[in-house]
Amino acid sequence: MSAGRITIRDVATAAGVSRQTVSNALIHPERLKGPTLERVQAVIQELGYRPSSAAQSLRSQRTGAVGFELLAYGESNRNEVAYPFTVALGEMAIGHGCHLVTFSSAGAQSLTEGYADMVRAQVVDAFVIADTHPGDPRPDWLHQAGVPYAAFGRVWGRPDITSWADVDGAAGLADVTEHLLAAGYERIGYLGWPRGSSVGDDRRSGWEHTLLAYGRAPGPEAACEQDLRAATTAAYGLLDEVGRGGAIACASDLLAVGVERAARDRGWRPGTDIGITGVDDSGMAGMFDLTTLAQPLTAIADYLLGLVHKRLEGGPAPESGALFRPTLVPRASSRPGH
Amino acid sequence: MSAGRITIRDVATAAGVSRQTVSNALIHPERLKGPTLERVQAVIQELGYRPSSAAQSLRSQRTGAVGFELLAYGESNRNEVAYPFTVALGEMAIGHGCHLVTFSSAGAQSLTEGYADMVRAQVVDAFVIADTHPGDPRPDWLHQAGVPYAAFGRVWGRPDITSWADVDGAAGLADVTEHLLAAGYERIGYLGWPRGSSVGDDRRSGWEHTLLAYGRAPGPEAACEQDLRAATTAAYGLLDEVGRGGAIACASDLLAVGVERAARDRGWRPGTDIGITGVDDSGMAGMFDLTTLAQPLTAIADYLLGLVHKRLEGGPAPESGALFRPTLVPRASSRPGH
DNA sequence: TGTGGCAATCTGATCGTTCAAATGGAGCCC
DNA sequence: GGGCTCCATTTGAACGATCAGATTGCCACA
Repeated sequence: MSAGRITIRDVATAAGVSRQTVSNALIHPERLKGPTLERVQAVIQELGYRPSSAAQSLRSQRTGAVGFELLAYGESNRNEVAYPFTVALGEMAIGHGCHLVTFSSAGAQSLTEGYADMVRAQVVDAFVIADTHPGDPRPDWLHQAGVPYAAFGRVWGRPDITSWADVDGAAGLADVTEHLLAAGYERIGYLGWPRGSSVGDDRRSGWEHTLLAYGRAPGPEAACEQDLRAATTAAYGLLDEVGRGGAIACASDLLAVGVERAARDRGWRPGTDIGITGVDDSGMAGMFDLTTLAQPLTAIADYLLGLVHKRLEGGPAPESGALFRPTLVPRASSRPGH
Repeated sequence: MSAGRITIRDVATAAGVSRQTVSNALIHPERLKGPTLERVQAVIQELGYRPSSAAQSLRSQRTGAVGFELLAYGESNRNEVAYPFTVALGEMAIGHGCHLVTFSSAGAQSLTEGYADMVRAQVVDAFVIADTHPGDPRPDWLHQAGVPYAAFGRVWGRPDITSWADVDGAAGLADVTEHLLAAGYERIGYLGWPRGSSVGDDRRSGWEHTLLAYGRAPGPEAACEQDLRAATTAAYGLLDEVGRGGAIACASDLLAVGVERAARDRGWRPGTDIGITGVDDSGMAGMFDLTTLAQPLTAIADYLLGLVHKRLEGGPAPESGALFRPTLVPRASSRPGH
């Protein structure tokens, strides 16, 4: 009837009941008698009524929104995971009845200023944070401020903080290594990052332990920065060591592209003459037809939103962080037949 | 004083003034007498008061949020632009005093259902949409529903809709072509997509017109899908035609990587023996050291948010869509000296 | 001393929803 | 039939902010 948006009053008037009855029809349908419920629901449907989330937020002191900081990396390998993860969060948010508010801290004075602002202005109830790293001030701050949050990536140096989920890189590289063994590649080398990076060391251990478990001496390995030129250079040496018929498992898709380049320079066909695998299932892996590991981003997003949801309900923190196993994406670069 | 959050009442009590005076201190400071203003501001500062955006939204019937749909591409070349654009929107949103609510329509019944939902639930005031394409139902729906919005990408087939900004691909490729001419490359070929794609045709025209303007016959050209293998194959033929000392401008970074591969197979060094350029400044371009065009994403995000802001204030639609010129990012692949 | 005018500040009402408590009516038993 | 319980539904109040209009205090001027 009224010119503006349809409110609960409009529905109540149209259905000949009170505001509260309409509210109950949506939240506590069991409180209404059959005929009344049906009538109210019909009017809601007909008018296309949706409760105003602004009014609900004011009343309940909950916004139903989760904040997520988008980091401006520039580095492609990070974008490749960050974007699909953001999409996954958006998709899973629907199932958790919340929205995703993305923001950027670029230009802020401190790394936590953006977070503090959104909490004080009551824009979000909780946060999901990504790319935690040793010395990251955000977990500490959020913890101290009593703001519920969950992290994609282990929270380093704080074993008491368990609201995180991460990819089980070791398990992933174990799968990759077994896959390469099963495919019949002779020697299986590894191209990783310099020691000391926790993510890198984790992945490397999956390769090493699997070879040992199969009674193989851990084959040749090399390390270089996340850079195409460096990877290509490092790959030349590794190719010599594993030889034709061998394989090289890499810590990332980018490194795998470097190996692919070096192999082609040498006239070796990926898959046939040399097995190559990467990690992340980034766009590059698809383009270059590289076997890789797909991160379980949807499952992680779902888990993290579930965590913050539970914390908002006053539930306890989980006993420990959660690891999710990536899934192998076999492509031509590890198919000896072809 | 109170246990929960700090409200305007707490500030008012602490400063010995009324709620309204506190409100005015923030919105209409000129209405307060000097000493009062200072006192109130000091208390606001001290208590860390921020108005509850939930309450403001309810009162003003404005949420101060802009919705942005994250499309789940899978295709890497799209992610490469989509993520930085999302980040740019988040960064610019601060300056426009609004938040960014990102969502996904995956799993929705219709493409506009997610939009309708957020409008009816009063979660956002307006939208920014990306990846408009001929036949896109979203502009029509938003237009009809009277929801303010602005599009990144031309709104095809609706010259009456002018709330859009796009990258001037023709101007960009004109810059690229001039750059290659100035660098002294002999023949300048073009590797693009099959005719009929509006974005592709636009880029191609920049190359063609520039060559004509410089009195050159438009050199050899080829077309292929956005696929590395196809690009590499197409590149072999083009390399023959432009010859050593020539250059190939590509419609995308991916195609440029294909050309780079073909050139290396042939033993030609990118930059020195053959000029190669791409478009988008994706992560790949950086990795492969390819000259490319950086999209003015920050400027576009700022412009689009400005547009929806104006529309919300009741301002008129712009006279026409806006084109933003990309900027050339010169790298080793177009540097004949090195 | 009284009054008009102006500037600075305060009070009442409202946005749309939901919780808690009140109301009304039907049914039952003594 | 009075009083009781029980259930479905309604009313009043509150969440926190802001607009419109009322009020106060101060000064000038008659």
